[in-house]
Order: sequence, then structure tokens, then C-alpha cells
Amino acid sequence: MFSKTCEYGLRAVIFIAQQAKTNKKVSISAISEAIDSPQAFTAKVLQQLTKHKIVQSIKGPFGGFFIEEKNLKTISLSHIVQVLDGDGIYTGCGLGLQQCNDKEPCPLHFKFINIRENLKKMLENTTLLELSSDKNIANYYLKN
Amino acid sequence: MFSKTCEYGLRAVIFIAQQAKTNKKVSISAISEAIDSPQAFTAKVLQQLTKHKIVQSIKGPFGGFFIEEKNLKTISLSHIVQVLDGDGIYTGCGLGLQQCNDKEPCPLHFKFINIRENLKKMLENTTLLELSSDKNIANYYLKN
DNA sequence: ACAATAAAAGACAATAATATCTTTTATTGT
DNA sequence: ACAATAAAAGATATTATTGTCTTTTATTGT
Repeated sequence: MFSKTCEYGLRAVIFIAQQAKTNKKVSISAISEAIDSPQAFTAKVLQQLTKHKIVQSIKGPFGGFFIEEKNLKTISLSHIVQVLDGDGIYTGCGLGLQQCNDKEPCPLHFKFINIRENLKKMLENTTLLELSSDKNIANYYLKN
Repeated sequence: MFSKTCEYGLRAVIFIAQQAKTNKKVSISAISEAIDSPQAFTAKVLQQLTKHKIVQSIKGPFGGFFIEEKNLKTISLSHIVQVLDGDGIYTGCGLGLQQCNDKEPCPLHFKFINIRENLKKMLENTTLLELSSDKNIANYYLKN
């Protein structure tokens, strides 16, 4: 479904968001430990997300990554996926055709529209605010 | 969504199915031309599908690939995807966790269930019979 | 100023996916 | 038997993804 880059990115952002209430900054080593991901690779992913203002970072002692609490409700999973995997998941053809649209559809085009729309809505409607709730933290896992 | 292997495989099988009525065999060069795919690579994909009895093949002059007309209604897209991409698309975790289930779910687990189910049903319910109808052939494209 | 810390940036390495090329095997018609 | 055809099988090449390592830059406290 998503690339490894995107998987790590989503898990990392969710973890950072879950620490946002205390306005706590988290280091890359803490993140990769919490989500069980390769540290250096995850650092690269977070670089991209920092450039795109999804997360913020501060260098040096007591530095790390964080998300301002007021941004939690405006950042959706759709943003993150868009940055890391592009919009292929929304617009790409299921059979890999370059041009596939209502005028020139592949045999599965209209069958995929519904599924795509579901996925899109889910990603757009799921915000970091929801994912950082206490209930969420208590019931769901970011690693095995 | 799917790998290139699976995209080419699906398009190839649909094309072969569309020739099944006349019980016509189609060569790999005809297939790769019809679906605009790399010939040698597509041949490899068809080898896999032949081993799994999705399509049949005959070597030598007047040989080629074909699907028996009576099988068109029993072969679903789900079969093909399963063979070429495995069942990761159904069972895999959206966030990439090794273990992700109702007992130990990732934060998106229950949100994905619905989407997965939709996709699964679509792939299971779409048969080669449907995709090889005259209406289908007339209205949909397998290449640009 | 200096040492310590931590992210940013760049270079490099390993692996997997995609793609091509060559040889072998099976089938057909002459 | 032989040549031609076409898929199967194996080997190799290319590219993209994933992962690691080293150096640089920014920040903090002493």
C-alpha cells in the first residue's frame, strides 16, 4: 500500500504527535526506538517532513522533533502520504496506464473510483489530534 | 497499489481472456503489443500465471497463451493478484507492522478494514467473463 | 572560546524490483 | 530427420528503494 518511507513517516509523526501535549521534543533515537524503525533512514524521512512543515525540529542539546499542539487538528494523514508517496495513490491507474480517466478508462477504472474515494476520505478525515488522544495511545500500537 | 508485475499480469490476462471466445491463442509479442508492456518481462509474468493454471500455454508454431472459455467465470482478479503480489494487500498492515490484528492493532487498523474489504470484494467479484464481454472490449482500454 | 549534543546534509552500500538477453525445450509442417 | 516457431528457463543488467555511515551545521551549557 504505502512505501517503507511512508510507513515509517506515518508512525514517526503519530508518535511525535502523541508527545505534543506536553510540548515535549523527541530525539530521533527515541522515535526509532518507539516505532522500531532503522534510525538513520527514519531521520531522512523526518528531514522531508520537516522541510514540508509537517513537523518542526530544533538542533543541539535538548533539541529534537515536535509538533505544535495547535497544528494537530489541521494535519491529516493525507498530508503526510502526499509528501512522502505523492498522490499516485489517489490518481494512479490500478492497471498502471499512464492515461486513465473517465474518458479513456481501463477496465477497472470505475470499479476503483469507489475504493479510492474511501481511502482518500479516511486519510483526509484522520487527523493527528485524533491519533494523539489518550484513548488512542492506550489502545493502539506503533511497533510489535 | 499493485507491483508492475501484477499490473502487466492483469492486463495480459484480461487481453487473453478477451480472445478466448474464438479460442484463439495469442503470442507473447501480440500480448505485449496489445497492452504496451516490455515483452520479455511480460513473458516472465505469464510463466508464473501458467504455473498457477490461470492461463494455459502451448509451445511451437501456432502456439501461444489462452484461457479456456469455461474458466472465464471462475477466474477472478483476486486469483491473479494473489499469485503475483501475494495476499499482503489483504492482510498487510497499513503502517507496516509485522503483527497487526484486532487484538494488537495499529492506530489505523480498524480504519483500514473497511477499505480492504471493499477492495477484496471488488477483486473477488470481478471475473474474466465480465471483463471479456463485448461491451467491455468496446469501452475500455488496456494501453494508452 | 570550547566541548557536548542533536539534527541536516551528503556520500555510500545493500537489497529488491524491473527489464533484457541467451539458451533450452516442445511442437509443427516439410 | 530437419528447419522454423514459440514458450520455458536461466543468466545477466539496470534502476529504484531501502538502509547505513560520515561530515557539517546549529544550539546549549560551561
